Amino acid sequence: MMNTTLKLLAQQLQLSISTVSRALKDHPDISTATKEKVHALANSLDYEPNAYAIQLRTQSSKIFGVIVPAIANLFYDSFIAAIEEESRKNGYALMILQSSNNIENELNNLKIFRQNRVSGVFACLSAHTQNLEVYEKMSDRDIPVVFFDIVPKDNKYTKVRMADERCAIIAAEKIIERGAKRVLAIFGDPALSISQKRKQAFQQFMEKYAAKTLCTYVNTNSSAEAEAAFDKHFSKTQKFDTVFAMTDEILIGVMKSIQAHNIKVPKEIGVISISNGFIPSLYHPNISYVETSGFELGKLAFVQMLANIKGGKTLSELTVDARFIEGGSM
Amino acid sequence: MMNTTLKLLAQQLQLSISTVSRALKDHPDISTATKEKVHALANSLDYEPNAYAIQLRTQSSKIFGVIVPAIANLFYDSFIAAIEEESRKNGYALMILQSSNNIENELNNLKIFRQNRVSGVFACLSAHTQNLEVYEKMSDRDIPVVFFDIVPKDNKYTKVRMADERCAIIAAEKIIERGAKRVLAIFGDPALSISQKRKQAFQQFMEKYAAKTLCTYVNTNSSAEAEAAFDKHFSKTQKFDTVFAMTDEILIGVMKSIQAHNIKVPKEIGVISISNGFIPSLYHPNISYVETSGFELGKLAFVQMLANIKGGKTLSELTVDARFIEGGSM
DNA sequence: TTGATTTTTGCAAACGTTTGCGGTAAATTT
DNA sequence: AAATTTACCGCAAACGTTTGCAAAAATCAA
Repeated sequence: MMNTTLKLLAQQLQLSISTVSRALKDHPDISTATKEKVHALANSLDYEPNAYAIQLRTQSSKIFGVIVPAIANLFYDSFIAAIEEESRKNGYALMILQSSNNIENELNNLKIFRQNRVSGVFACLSAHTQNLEVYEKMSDRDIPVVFFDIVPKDNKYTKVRMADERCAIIAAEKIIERGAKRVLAIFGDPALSISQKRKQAFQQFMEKYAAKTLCTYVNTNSSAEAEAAFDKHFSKTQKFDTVFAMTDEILIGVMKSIQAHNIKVPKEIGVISISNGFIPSLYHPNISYVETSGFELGKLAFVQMLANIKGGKTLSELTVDARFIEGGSM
Repeated sequence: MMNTTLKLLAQQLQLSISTVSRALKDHPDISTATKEKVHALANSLDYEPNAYAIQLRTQSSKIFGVIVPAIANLFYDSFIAAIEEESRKNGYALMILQSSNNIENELNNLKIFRQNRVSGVFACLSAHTQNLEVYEKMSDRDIPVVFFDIVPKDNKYTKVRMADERCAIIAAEKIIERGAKRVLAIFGDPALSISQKRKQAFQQFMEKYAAKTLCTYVNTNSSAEAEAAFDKHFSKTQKFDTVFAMTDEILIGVMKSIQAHNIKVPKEIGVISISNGFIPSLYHPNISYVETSGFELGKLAFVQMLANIKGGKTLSELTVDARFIEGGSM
C-alpha cells in the first residue's frame, strides 16, 4: 500500500500542499474549518510524516548515535536505558552501534552516524583508541560528541564519567574502617586508564592513612583470572581478611573462589567492590559496594548533550559522584 | 562547516551532478579519468552521502527497528548484540526502543519506526499486548515484522522463539535422570504464555514419566518472591531434593536462599534452570541449565527478516532448539 | 460603493540524491 | 568521406517536506 503524503491529502481536499502542511501543525494562518477537514482526512488515511523528507528539508535529524564497546554489558546497558528514556521524552530516537572494542568498527560506526546526520553522538572509546581525528571530523560537521566512561584525556572534549578516584578512595575508607590488616586488591586491565586511576588512588590513600595495613595488588583481565588470582593468594599461609574487587567481572571471579572454598563472608573475609549493584545483589549476604550507576551516568550525559545542542559548546568533564552501599559483606 | 554535497563537487570539477553521482558509484558510463578526479576531490573534501536524501529518493532506509521490553536485560541484550552484528555486516543500522512492558510506549515506538520508514521491525510484545492492529498497520506499509521471544499466537505472523516446551521437557528429563523424589518447580508470571507453556510441558512430562515423583508448582513474579517461596517451602518438614527455576530471575532468588541457609549443591539439593548461561556461571558449582540463547535467537530472527525482505513473505514460526549444559549442580 | 485591512490560501524554491533519456563528440566501420 | 556505432556526459524530474512571499478572498471603515 502506498504511504499517504501531503500531496495526496491536498489533492483529495482540493487544497494546496502548503495549506495541508500548515494545517497539520496548527499554523495560525489556517482557518479552523480547514484545519478540521485536514486532520480528519489525515487520520482516516493514517498519514505519517516522512521523517526523511523532513530531515532533508530541515537539516536536522532527531536521532542520536551511541557507541558502546558492547551492548551485552551490565554497565552499558543501564547507560543506554537511561539515554533511551531521556531521548524519547525529548523526541529523539537512538541509533546504537557496538564497537566490540575494535577500532575499525568504531570508525565504521562513526561513518554511519555521519551519513545519517545524527544530531549528536554518545561515545565510549574502545579500549585502545589513540587517534581522535575521526571525532574531530564530527565536530567539523557540527555534530556534538559526549564521551562517557572511557574518555579521552584532552580537555577540549565534553566528557562524563564516574568519579573513579573517589570510588577507589571510598572503598579504601571502608576497608580501613573495618580495621583490615591484610588486603587483596584486584584491579582490571593495567593498560586502561580506569584501572590506573583506581589503583593509584586506592594505593595512595591506603599508604597515607593505613600504612601498617598490608596490601597486595593484582591486575587481571577476566573473571577467570580473578578467580585464579584469589585462589593462588588465598592458599598461601598468609590469609587475607579483606578483598577489594575493582569491577563486577573481578567480583564474580572472587566470589566463585569464595563459594568453592566455602569461606564465610564477612566473618572470615570482608568483600567490597565497585559496581552498579546488580552482581552484588546476587550473593548472600549482599556484597557491599561503591555504586557506579550507568543509569545516572546516562542521565548526566544526556543533559550535557542537550546543553551542547542548545547553547553551543560546553567543554568540561563532569563526573557522577559515588556512594557506598551497605550490603553485609564487610 | 558546510557538509560537502554532490553539487559542490560538481561545481568545483565543472561537471554535472549526475556525472559526479555516477562516478562515485563506478558507473560504466563514466571514464576512468573523471572517476579518478571525482574520487580524489571527494576524499579530500570528506564527502559523505546524505542518507536522508538517498532514502527519500530511493524510498528505502537501511534501518531496522527493534522493540524490547528492556535493554538492560541479559537475554534481550544478547539478542540485540546478535542482530546488531548481522545488521552491520549487511549494511543496516539499528534503531532500538524499549517498551518497558508498557503498551503506550510500544505504540509510540512503532510510530517512530513508521515515520522513519524503517526497513523492518524486530518486535518483542510487551507482556500484556492484546491488540495487534498496530502491527497490521506496519504490514500495510510493507514493513515486515519479525516477532521474537514473546510472540502473538496467530499464525499469520513471522515469529522466532525459544523452544519453550522443549526446554521444560529437557529439564524434566534431567530431573528424572537424577532420580529426584521431591521437586520444587518455580515458574514466572502465570499470565505470560511463556510461563504457561513451560509449566504445562513440564508438568505433563513429569506426570507421564515419573508419576511417583512429588512435584510442587509455584508461580512468582520476581527474584524476591522466588527467594521467599523457596524459603517457605524449604523450611517445611518435607525437604526437596531438587529445584527447578524457569528463569534467571527465579534462579537468583533460589540461590540467595540456598546461600543463606548454606545448603550444599548438589549434595543436599539439585538445581537446574533455563537460562542463557551467564547467571548459572556465577555460582560454584556452576548451575546446570537448559540453554536459551538470545544470541542464537537473534541470528535466527535476522535470517527471517532478510528472507522476508528479499523473497516476499515467509510466514512461519521458527524456534531455536534447546540443549542441556552440564554445570555441577545436578 | 470604494478603498484599506485582515484573514486565508497558493506558488515555487529548496534540501541532496538517483536515474531515464537524450545529446555530442570521437572512434569505428563501410 | 559518409554512415554508423560507441563512449561519455548533462538535463531534468522526482522523492516529501517546509517556508518566504505573493495573491486572493473576506471583512471592515468610510
